[in-house]
Amino acid sequence: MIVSTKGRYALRVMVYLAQQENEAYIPLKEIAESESISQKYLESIMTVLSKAGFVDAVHGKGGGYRLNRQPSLYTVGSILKLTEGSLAAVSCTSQGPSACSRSTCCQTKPMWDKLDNMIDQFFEGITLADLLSEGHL
Amino acid sequence: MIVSTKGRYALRVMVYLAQQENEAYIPLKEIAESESISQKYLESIMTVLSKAGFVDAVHGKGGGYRLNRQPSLYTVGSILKLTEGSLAAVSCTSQGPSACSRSTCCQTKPMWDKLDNMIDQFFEGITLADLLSEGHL
DNA sequence: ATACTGCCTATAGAATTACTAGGGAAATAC
DNA sequence: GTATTTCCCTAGTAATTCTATAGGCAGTAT
Repeated sequence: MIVSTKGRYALRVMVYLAQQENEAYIPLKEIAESESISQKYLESIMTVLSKAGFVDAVHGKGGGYRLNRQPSLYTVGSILKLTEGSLAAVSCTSQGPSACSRSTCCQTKPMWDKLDNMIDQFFEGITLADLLSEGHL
Repeated sequence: MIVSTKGRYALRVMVYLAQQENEAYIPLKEIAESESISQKYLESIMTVLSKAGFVDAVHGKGGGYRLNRQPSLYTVGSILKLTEGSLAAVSCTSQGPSACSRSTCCQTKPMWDKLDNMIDQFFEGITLADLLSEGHL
């Protein structure tokens, strides 16, 4: 599993917000119920999206969340990287102190690198606007 | 992480076996030491490869494992699917009783399906022979 | 003041991962 | 036949990650 519920929920929420016609703020409770996601769990996800500046958040009555850009300006990759932390398909491609000691001689490493690139390009090539339109694939 | 150590180890072992020039059987101990893999852990992996008919196994002195086909006849996909069980990037694409109840209306589902297909084609398009040659990418 | 909303920290059950332990069974060498 | 070498099988387990849950604090509108 390369994308956990956290990233998948985040994506669904962003699509939900992108579908709102006016610029009203949508309370978390409404999103959670519409998307059948645990309210408390969703809180932690929305906080991440908010702190990263992906959505605007307003406290108090009449408050909630809304997008602050056009749907076409959010790539799926940016949302998933934010909520998942990383989209690496295998740990082999990580660098730094935790890097695999065999990376320089491993005959499978180039394949993992290529896979990572392919997945990254896939997600960066899709925006929320693409997900909204019916036949985007 | 879409591929765990189990699948990655299996792949490295198969590459190691593919590099053997004669048709001798290679004992598990040698493979484990050469590839720096825990002997006991590797046992469980080799048993899977053996039971699936990917390698021939012989008991006793002079025994061990060896491939029973040409490297070009093993796709990376077949090895990973065997040892990992599945290469699904997300749980959304699974069918049957555990299927997601929103799959028919979910706006992100087509994307996950496309991703699964892309990953499958990627792995099915690479064989052990490709991994052996230097500039295979 | 009250009701409503997001924000923050901490905790916890379930599942998965990555091994580890200990024997048993087959093949070979002597 | 006995010892040695090797693969095969069943359990268990520590660590990590996933998927939430609990409870209070802080900001906003009426």
